[in-house]
Amino acid sequence: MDHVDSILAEWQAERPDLDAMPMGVMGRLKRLQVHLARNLETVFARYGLNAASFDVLATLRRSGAPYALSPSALMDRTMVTSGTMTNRLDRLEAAGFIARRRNPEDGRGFVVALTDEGFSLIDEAVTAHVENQQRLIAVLDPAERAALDILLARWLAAFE
Amino acid sequence: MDHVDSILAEWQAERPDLDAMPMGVMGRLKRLQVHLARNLETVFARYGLNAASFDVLATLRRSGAPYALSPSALMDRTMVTSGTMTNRLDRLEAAGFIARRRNPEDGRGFVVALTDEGFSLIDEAVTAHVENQQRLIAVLDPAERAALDILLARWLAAFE
DNA sequence: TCCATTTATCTTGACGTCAAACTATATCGA
DNA sequence: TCGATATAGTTTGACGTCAAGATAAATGGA
Repeated sequence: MDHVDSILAEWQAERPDLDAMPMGVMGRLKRLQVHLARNLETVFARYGLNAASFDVLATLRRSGAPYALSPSALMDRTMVTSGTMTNRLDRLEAAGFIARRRNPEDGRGFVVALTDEGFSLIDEAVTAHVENQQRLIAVLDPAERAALDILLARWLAAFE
Repeated sequence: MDHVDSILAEWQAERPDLDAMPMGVMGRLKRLQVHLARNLETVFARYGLNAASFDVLATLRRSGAPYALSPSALMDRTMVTSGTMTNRLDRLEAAGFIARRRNPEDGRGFVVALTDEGFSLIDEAVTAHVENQQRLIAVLDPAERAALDILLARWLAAFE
């Protein structure tokens, strides 16, 4: 009887006409995501980052040399709007982790690149981040992790 | 090869020392949650609500008659801080969906109750919400839903 | 060539959230 | 009884996010 079970029991008592199954799955998904996000943030904070800034730096890092993408490409890869990306880039640029240059091939656009400092930072941070993720997922055994990954992938495929 | 697989392939190329498994599971969980949240918001919006206000009204509704809880009790049940709850209650009160009364048994506290209008609204909204959830989870068959629910519950138990 | 349309990005305004500080009231122990 | 401490909520300030609108440059067709 966890917290979500309590919620379902309350609905069952008050609104027995509702099918509680989807509420259970989505409620657990949501709460789990909140817990995970809060735990991940503690590692980001050790590097002066948060989930938003880590997301951008990691996207640039894994894109490979020369560690540079347009704001549009970053938006596509991170599920945020243009205004959100502008704000993220403003802060990362002020912190010295990225540089914006005009795109010589398209006067409307920019190229966002990791600075040397940004590269070093994200390379360290991602190592600590993955260790943290391993710690957080350790409560599931390998078979459970694999089964969960497959189910999430199947559901996610409906959206992407 | 979905979006998360592409991310893992990039990391494998750039940082083969990192174990990508936790990144895959958590990446899928995060992206799925974003997609689900955005889809759920569209139904909330039909009732003049968002996830935050729906959350509060639904918590009061399922608590049963007299559909009233203290701000502290609402905070415990919704995973938000006191400042966030104050803000949510301010807006819901201004909209006429809840009423704040002083708690006669504790001069520090309040009792937050659904108004008649708030009750009618959330009772309608939750019906539409569950239908929407059923639509969103329909891509998984019953066995998959059950398996996913068990895995999420196991993982969630590590935090709660 | 030129204008209409599209695309890339930034700006603006409204919210939601949190952490930390603050106010008021309750409780506990000497 | 009283002062120290705990608890209930609110306020404040800083961010992050989005939708919608604005700006500037590219593109496509007459």
